[in-house]
Amino acid sequence: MSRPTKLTPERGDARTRLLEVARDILRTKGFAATTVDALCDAAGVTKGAFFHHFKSKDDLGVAVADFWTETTSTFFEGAPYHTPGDPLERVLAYIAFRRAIITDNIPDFTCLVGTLAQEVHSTAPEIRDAAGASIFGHAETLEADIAAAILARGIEPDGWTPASLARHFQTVIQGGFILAKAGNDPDLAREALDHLDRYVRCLFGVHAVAQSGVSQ
Amino acid sequence: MSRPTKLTPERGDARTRLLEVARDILRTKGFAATTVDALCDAAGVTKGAFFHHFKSKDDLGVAVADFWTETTSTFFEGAPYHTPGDPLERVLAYIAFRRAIITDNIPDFTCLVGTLAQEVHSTAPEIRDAAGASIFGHAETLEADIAAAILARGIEPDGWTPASLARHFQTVIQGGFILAKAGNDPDLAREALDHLDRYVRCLFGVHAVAQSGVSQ
DNA sequence: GACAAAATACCAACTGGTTGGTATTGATAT
DNA sequence: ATATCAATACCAACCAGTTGGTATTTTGTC
Repeated sequence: MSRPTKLTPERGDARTRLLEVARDILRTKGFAATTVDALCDAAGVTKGAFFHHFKSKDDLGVAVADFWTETTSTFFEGAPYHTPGDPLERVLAYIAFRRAIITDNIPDFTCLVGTLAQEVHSTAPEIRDAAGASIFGHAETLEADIAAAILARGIEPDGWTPASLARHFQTVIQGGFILAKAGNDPDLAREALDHLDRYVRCLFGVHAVAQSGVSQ
Repeated sequence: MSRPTKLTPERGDARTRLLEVARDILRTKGFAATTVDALCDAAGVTKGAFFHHFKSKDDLGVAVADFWTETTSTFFEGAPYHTPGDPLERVLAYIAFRRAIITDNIPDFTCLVGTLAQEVHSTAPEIRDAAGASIFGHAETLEADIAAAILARGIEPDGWTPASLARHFQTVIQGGFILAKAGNDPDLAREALDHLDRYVRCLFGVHAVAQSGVSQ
């Protein structure tokens, strides 16, 4: 109930709690369908606290997109797909990792900023831009490994670049989330990543090892 | 103003006008952010007329998804990508056609049912299912050409099927729309289709002809 | 084919609850 | 002390949906 005092520091401050519940609720219900009151109730704070930390609901939208950028950056930096010595293996390990973190509950693995960008692209440009920066910033973290893989494998990309392929990874991931939601079936997101894996192997001229696909 | 009398039949009846404006406004602003009053104003009808034709706002959501299914089915049936005699050429022509209908204004070419499914997937299952039926129904229209292309080219798909590849087309299209919205740049949707074209040629072992890509 | 009855299509005004946002007051840390 | 942070109480605008009614079209009957 109370404030971020030294008596209850484990709860975190009101701002952080609001960002955490916003991340979870917005991912499920979307931005417009989520009320400020609902966020305050879930975070255990009052509206006074909300509008102390955020000057408007849109301002929270920008803040939660930035919050997503920070937390996912940390998450992916610590993920195991960076360990292989061979750059193409790292690229393929990224795809496998994205596939592995898909769970049964759709809101648990889908992307907040993809949802936000889709919903507010023409009504709240500031939120859209914060969401876009998150997506494209994450895509950029893949470019170095792709570029290194091109060199290591000695291939000559015809009509594509590390940057465009990195963006295409996000395209397939986001599109997979849409189909998973539309079909209410997480396997559709896994299937998308299986095709992406096949595409990358195709581009680099390597064959797939035994894989547990869900394609039918 | 008036009603669907024989005096002013050209306006269409109130229900059709509401579905048309809903299609356009929902694609831009999303479902929750669009009010019934806004739809009525745009259609030139009153709220009484709205709730005469639709028992609730959600009911309109289902109806507009079905309306989208009908109009896009007609549109794609009449599209020129069916004309090539070779099935793989028809498949590639579909991708080229999807690329060609991308315009400068994002809401003009993005997908209503993809947007709807993403936004209401866990709050309005009936709308989500109507949107899902639209997406997966459209995907199914591609399966026959893909299957025929497999036979005609004598390839042996390893880990994929006509159905899964048809779904992947929709994945890439929907993902391209998300990136186009997030980056506020239609070229990102074109770039996604360029990668899809390359993937299909890779699967069928054919080389790309000179292409006007936007990848950088 | 005339005419009443029923069904359909539509409208203007209204309602009760909800919305994002504010004003004021009180608590805590330094 | 005083700046920061948060609780309470509140508001005007807006929301989906309802009411009670009128105009038009269709249907049934003779």
